[in-house]
Order: sequence, then structure tokens, then C-alpha cells
Amino acid sequence: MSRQQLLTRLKTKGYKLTQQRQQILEILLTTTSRLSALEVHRLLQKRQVKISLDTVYRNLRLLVEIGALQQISLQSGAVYELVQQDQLHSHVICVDCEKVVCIPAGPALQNSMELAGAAGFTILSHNMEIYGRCSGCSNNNSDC
Amino acid sequence: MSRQQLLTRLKTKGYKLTQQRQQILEILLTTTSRLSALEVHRLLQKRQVKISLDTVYRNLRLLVEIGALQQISLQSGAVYELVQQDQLHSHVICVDCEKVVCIPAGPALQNSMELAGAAGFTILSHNMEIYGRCSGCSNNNSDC
DNA sequence: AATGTAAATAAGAATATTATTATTTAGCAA
DNA sequence: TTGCTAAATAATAATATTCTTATTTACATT
Repeated sequence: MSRQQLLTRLKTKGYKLTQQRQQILEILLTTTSRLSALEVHRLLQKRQVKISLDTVYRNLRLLVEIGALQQISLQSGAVYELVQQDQLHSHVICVDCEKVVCIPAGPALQNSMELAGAAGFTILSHNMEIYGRCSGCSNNNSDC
Repeated sequence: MSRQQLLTRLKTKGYKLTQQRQQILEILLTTTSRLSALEVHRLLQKRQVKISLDTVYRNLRLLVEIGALQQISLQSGAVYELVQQDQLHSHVICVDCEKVVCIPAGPALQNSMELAGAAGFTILSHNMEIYGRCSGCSNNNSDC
């Protein structure tokens, strides 16, 4: 999701573009790895941005709600990544080492979204996680 | 998932059947609504069962991990329900009133599970949530 | 540019959830 | 039955996340 798309989506939904929100978006747009709320907060502090941790949490939640971010629930906490509209995917998560692998979710999702729509819902976002054990952890690889 | 299936699955995975665990299962098997960890704990205390909240959390997490429970992440916290193997479903959640509606997930899941398997994962459980706004909340029904 | 207003923030309090460690227990095997 | 051992529990302590309220800010409109 591009910077322009994010800004448009926020404005459309009636949300303001505060300094803090802008800075959070900047982090998300320029970081490739998945980030936790705490990590976003730390990165912002490194950049001398004054922002409360609570605000980071609140905004990440908001961005999930409007479908801009995808949330991944790990044992160690939640992490976030920008939604890639051209490449919708689900996550497979290793319960031991927390490795995350993406798998395409196109058709699977399509069907579900339609059913949700039929139930009278206006869909905002979605989240699909599959939990398992990766081959490394199944074989007790210590370096996994 | 039946009592027998639960017990078998625990034993198969090498887990013990403690008094506390047994009582948690009892609650899950005899309650139809979805429960939070706190609610399970309260219900147990009503039954004079001595158990720490921590143990409830730990066991619910374990039961999710072995695929006996399905976890639903609401804004107000996580709730749990027994997996219905003959009726696999996903959840559609209203971001305003937290109403939860089930939709069948068979084919959608099938495809994803295969992809996860192909990635080398041994699959333990899964979780699919679709977030949106129900018709009531879209129309600002106060009683929604 | 000044103003009104809904939305957003900060600060700190409150909850929810998870980790640590010493002690206890289930279930197997002698 | 008794003893053994891995697993489980309880009791904190520590984190993660959310809520409350007073104050500040974006931005639409004058």
C-alpha cells in the first residue's frame, strides 16, 4: 500500500493526519520487516520523535481497522505489516520459533468475503493465521 | 469436539490430565457461549474449584495449540470456543459491537492448509477472522 | 487569519497476558 | 505400592495492551 493510498484512505474515513500519525506511517513505509508496537515506538524515539507508546498502539489498531495494516499474532505479541493489495496473503506461523511464511490467499479469501457480505457486513479487513511447526523445529534444529 | 476426542488428543500429545485441566475442559464442554479466560476462571471459582488464573491462560493457549480450541480476538480480549470438526468455520466480527457471525470455511481453508503443508509445516491449528461493521452498526442502531 | 469542533494526544491508571521459579502431581515402571 | 521423572501448578513479578480524562491539534468554515 503506497503512501498516497494510505493518506487517501485516512482522509476518506474522516481521520486527521497528525504529526505523530504521519511519523508512524513513515516508519511503516520505510521498514521492510514486520514490526511490533514497541519496535515502532523505539524507532520513532531514535528519530527524536516525541510520541507516547499509547499513541502507537492506538494508531496501529486504527490502521488495522481501516484495512491498511495486517496484524500477525505471535506468542510474543502482535506485529504489523502493510497490506499488499496486489498480493493478498495469509500467514503460516511456527509455534516454536515464530518463523512466519506467507502463502497466497486470493481465492480462499474471496469466498469468505462474499459470505461475510451476504451476512450484512461491510468488510474492513481480515486476518488469517495458520499455526504449525516448521520443518526445522520438527527436527529439533537448535538454530531454528 | 467431544470429551473423548479431547482426552485422546491430550494423551496422544503427551499431556497429563490434571484436576485443573479436567475442570477447564468440563466448563468448555458444558457451556455453549464463547468464553474468555477470565470467564472460565470465574465459572470455576463458582464451582469451588481452586485454580489460578495463570493456569487457565496457560491451558487455553495449549488447547489452541493442539487444535482443540478456536481463538477469537476481540478488541475487549480473546474468547474461545471448541473446534467443531464437522463444521469448520471462520468468524466475522463487528468492530463496533463485537457481534460474531460464523461462516463456513471448508474450501477456503483446505487450499491454505495444503499450501502450508507444501511449505514444510506440520499444521496444528488455524484462525481466520474477518473484521467489518454489521448492518446494525452501519445504521447507527444504538441497541446493536 | 480567526474560530469552532471533532478528533487526537499524553500521562498515568487499570487490565490482560505472559514469564520465572520453587513446589507439587500424574502416570509410568520397577 | 513405591519411587521416578517430566509435566503442571501456584505465586509472584514482569510485560503488553487498553482505558480515562484533561489538554492540544488538524482542518473546515467563516
